[in-house]
Amino acid sequence: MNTILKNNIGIFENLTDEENIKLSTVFKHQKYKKGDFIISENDMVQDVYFIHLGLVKLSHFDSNAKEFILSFAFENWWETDFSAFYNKTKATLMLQCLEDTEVYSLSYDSYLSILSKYHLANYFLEKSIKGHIASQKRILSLLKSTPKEKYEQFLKLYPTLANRIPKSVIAIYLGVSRETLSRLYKRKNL
Amino acid sequence: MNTILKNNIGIFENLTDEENIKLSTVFKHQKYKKGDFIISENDMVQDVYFIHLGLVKLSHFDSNAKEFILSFAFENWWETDFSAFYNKTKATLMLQCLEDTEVYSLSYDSYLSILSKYHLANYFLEKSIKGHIASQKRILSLLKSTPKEKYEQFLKLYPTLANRIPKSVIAIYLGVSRETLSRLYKRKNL
DNA sequence: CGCGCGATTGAGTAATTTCAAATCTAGTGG
DNA sequence: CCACTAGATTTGAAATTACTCAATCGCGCG
Repeated sequence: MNTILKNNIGIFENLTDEENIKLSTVFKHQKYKKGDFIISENDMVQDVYFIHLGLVKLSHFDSNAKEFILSFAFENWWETDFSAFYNKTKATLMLQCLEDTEVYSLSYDSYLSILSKYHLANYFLEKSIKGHIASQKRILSLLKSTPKEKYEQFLKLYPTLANRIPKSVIAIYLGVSRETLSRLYKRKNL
Repeated sequence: MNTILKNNIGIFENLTDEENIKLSTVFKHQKYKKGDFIISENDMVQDVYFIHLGLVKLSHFDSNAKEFILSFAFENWWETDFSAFYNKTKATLMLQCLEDTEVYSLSYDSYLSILSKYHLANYFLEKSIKGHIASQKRILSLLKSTPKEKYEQFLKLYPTLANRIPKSVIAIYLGVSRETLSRLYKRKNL
């Protein structure tokens, strides 16, 4: 596990053995099957998840059980219902596995504690800013682009995901009906 | 100026006089008139801006000069074209004043330097996470809501902005034509 | 009073959605 | 190896919704 952290979180590179042991007790390794929910609606969200292996979607369901996907997260991403996690409120988002998935989870208190102990604020700040920039790109795409353009931008941004995610699920992410997405293939060559 | 920083950035509370003086030289106070561009397209974005007074919009223009608004920023917000700022690329977003506006600007190097010297990573991390959560809410709103709901959510989120921003500009932010926004009033009572 | 900007209204159009049904595909068991 | 099934994708047709374009209205300000 520490290898993983060292590889992905540079700041963990130079740790004493003792520190290493402490860290391993803080991260909880968990395995989920395809389809499993890591976070369900109305859960108390205790943890933030580092996706080690697999693929998950973060989505919201409206009162008619219609789904909206906020993001996909896969290897080496951090994901959770951040609003619920930080504000200690009930989850309004669900985190569900699109593939068998392994995560390292970190409780809120542990997050705060390693944040200060290992000076990770800069690491998380960088992640957060990149996330912010990505969110802005997505907002712009939602505002600006036609369904066809949205799909092309998705392929460009996540070339490896196209094969791992059913088209109907991609359609939900794009905010387009699966029929419309399907018809794009015919009209022009995608 | 330091009063402003102390009030808005808690971490600046206990500074020596010497530190205070250093800080004042780092922040550059600038005034803009309504309509002025703080950032224009293709600018090199050297600075991040702390909005002290006023109101700005961050927007993108497509090849047909059609505008899309990513966010509004007003008192006590930090704003810039973050992608251009961090990656040292040319601006694809424009930052324009909707009112006479006063800002304190901070260069990239100064940002890095005060970040480490005053341990502001936690401060900016918190800001960034809040921004991330806000972006997710906006994405969900764009995906999920009808124009009417989008407008209602906007009013709820920014009750004070409704009077400060022309409806046609709000319409752009919502991703709806101004005619559609206008027709909402007739149909049902808002 | 008249100018100019923002807001509204109307009519026609374009695009996507919805609903229903047909087709395709991968995996399973006989 | 084939038939079957469940899930995913595609197709068609009708309905909805917001858009565009054009014209009008309303109001504050010089």
